[in-house]
Amino acid sequence: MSDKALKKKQLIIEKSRDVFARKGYRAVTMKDLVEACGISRGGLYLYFDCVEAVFKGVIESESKKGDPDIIGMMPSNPRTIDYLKLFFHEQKRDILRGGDSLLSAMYEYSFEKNGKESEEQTLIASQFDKSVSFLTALIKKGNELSDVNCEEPADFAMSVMISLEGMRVLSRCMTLSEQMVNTRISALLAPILPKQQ
Amino acid sequence: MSDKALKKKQLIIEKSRDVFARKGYRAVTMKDLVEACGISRGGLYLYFDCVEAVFKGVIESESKKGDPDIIGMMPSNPRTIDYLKLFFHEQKRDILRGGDSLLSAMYEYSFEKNGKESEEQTLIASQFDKSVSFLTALIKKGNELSDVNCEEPADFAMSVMISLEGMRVLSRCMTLSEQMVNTRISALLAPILPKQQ
Amino acid sequence: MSDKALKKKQLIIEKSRDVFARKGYRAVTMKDLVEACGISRGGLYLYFDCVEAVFKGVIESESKKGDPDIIGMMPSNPRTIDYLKLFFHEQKRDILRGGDSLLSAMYEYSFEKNGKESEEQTLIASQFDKSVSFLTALIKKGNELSDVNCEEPADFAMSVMISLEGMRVLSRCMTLSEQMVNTRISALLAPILPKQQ
Amino acid sequence: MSDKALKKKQLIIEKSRDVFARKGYRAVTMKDLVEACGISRGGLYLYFDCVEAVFKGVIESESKKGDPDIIGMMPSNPRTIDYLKLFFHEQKRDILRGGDSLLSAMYEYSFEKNGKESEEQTLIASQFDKSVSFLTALIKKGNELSDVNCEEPADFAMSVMISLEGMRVLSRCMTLSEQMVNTRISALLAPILPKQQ
DNA sequence: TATGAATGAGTCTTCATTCAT
DNA sequence: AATGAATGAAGACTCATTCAT
Repeated sequence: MSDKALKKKQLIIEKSRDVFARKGYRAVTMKDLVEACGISRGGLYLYFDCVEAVFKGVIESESKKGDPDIIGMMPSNPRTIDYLKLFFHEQKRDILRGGDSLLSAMYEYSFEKNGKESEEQTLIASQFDKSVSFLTALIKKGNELSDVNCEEPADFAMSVMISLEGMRVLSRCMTLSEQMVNTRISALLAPILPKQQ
Repeated sequence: MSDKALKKKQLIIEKSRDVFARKGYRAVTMKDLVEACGISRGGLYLYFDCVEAVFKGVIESESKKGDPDIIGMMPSNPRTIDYLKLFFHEQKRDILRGGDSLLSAMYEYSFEKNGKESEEQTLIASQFDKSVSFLTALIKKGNELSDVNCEEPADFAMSVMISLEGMRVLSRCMTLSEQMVNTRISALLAPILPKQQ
Repeated sequence: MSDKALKKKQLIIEKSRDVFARKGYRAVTMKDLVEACGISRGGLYLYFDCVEAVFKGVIESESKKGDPDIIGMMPSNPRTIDYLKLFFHEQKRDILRGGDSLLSAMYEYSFEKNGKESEEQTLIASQFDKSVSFLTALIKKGNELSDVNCEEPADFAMSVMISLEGMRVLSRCMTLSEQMVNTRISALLAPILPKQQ
Repeated sequence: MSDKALKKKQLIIEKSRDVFARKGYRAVTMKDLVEACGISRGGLYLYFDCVEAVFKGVIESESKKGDPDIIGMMPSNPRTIDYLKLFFHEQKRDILRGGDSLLSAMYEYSFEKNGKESEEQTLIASQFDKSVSFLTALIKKGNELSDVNCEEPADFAMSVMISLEGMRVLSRCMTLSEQMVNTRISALLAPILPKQQ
């Protein structure tokens, strides 16, 4: 695919992203995408076969965009505890992001895929697993450096991510106050932080 | 509405429930419902205006069915801790229920409704709030009876329900082992249970 | 299927027949059929899944209609030679029928099906084989009754039907004069007819 | 048109020929041709306005190619009977050619054109007439040389070509054995060949 | 009440044709 | 000359909803 075509594809993905964020997955039609992108019906088909293909493109693009945020920033700072804060800060931002997020669409898509007994992991599952792994690794490192103190890192990470996922998904169905999210996150972190200061 | 009509409505609701459990909300068509109910297209319209109306009926019926289980049983038993166990047992069952549950459909529906800025609470929100209130009340009672020891019942209940909701929704996108759910629930309850060993 | 539905199906088939006779097979769209039948798009789909299904219906109906003509008339007359004349008369009518015939459509359809290596015989092939068998049987009977004299009935029938098929298909691409067809048919029959009278 | 352009046109025609032989006429799209030719969409339009134009080009090229075979060879040989054999040999080859032939496409095209009452002769008709004329001339010559003996050359040629056309078109809808075609052709020729035993 | 045939609007998808580069 | 991205019209198909019976 030519360079120009790649740019066009990227443009479609960016414009479509907002449509999925606004309408979820199932409710989105080719017409919605075509209108959001300002191209013709046939034009969209030059780059994507169907709504699902566009959605996959959006997700892939999103994950490329999202990944570097934390991992990229890590080497510059020596204390694990700061990575942890960064990680939770990102999680909080994601939870409170509201209508701008792809989460609803991802859940709709995952619900649908989970129904059909396919081998593949759902989007939600793979993202969840990735986060658990990352957090586990972070805590193990923190243990080594005595930044944190956690006896069962994998277990702890899982329990934390479950809570965060609960807030994330609830925030798409009701209003969660920033205050409440702050309180929750503090409570989650407390057990492994060094007592006092 | 005549008695016969009510029965018919109930029949439609029961048959339709399975369709929503299987296909979610958005994917369900009038045809699906008509076929599942074994009645005519016109017949369905006599009782419900659209798919959404049937779904609302299903949800309402479900909540009537679900509510009494625990609350109805409470008066007969003196120890709060047993209610708690019952409550968590139900939650666990719900989390592990898999494809038979309406959860996916309820989320799809709530996502959709949350998008449009309507005044009404989403299904998920109202169910969540109800559970938090119930659990809060239970713990307060437990405090009084010294069955449990919890300084911030509302706060604690919220935090517990968030975790449970996380597991509930994740279980529709990936496989959660019963073992893991047991461990999680025990960990959630531990802080307020009387120390024993 | 109810009686009424069968009638409707028959109506669609009759109206559609003319469309196929006029436009052939490949050029016919659902829209053409819908307009010819005076029903709605959706209405047609209640009875037929696609253009091909309608066409198959037309062909089936046609063959039911066509079959009795000759065979039904046979018992009433003792002399084979008259059946032969009747058979050839029908063939001639079919050849000269012009634009009212389904032949073009059947060829288009058979060309298409013959391309894909399917097990099934093409329409044209099965009709051809049927005619050859029928004519063979007729001539054998005629031999018995000494109405005609033909040493190789199967061979002869095949050769006759090939000629008739040639005329049939050519008549859809050019004008064949009735006179010419008469001459041809007489020439085909001559070898087996009793000399003179 | 420049020499280079002519070559390009010829290339398109050659590549497209196979597409028409494989898919017939109506089923062929510009995309098919573009892909078969390995040129751009726009490129094809520089030389041909539409699919029909390419098809006409293919047919014209084909007839130029086919014509010389027999006629060109004739002067070098004194005995008519050998030309006849050559002619029938070619016919037989054409009948048995199967999927490589343009016949289906030509019939589809002729059916379509015959439908619209245009003045022009259909492809099939003009090819048929040409063959009849040629065979008639051949037989007349044969009569003169006493190579064959045929009282009504035009009539005879017509009847022979009708049979051949019947076999040709049937062979696109069913399998004709080479044996059968041989037998048929011998039977057709027999009446005018010098008795020999 | 109950039926299910019928409608037509809406979506998906393909394709001939154009046009800026 | 040549490219191939882009267009939009046209066809296939589905579905919520209505209505005569």
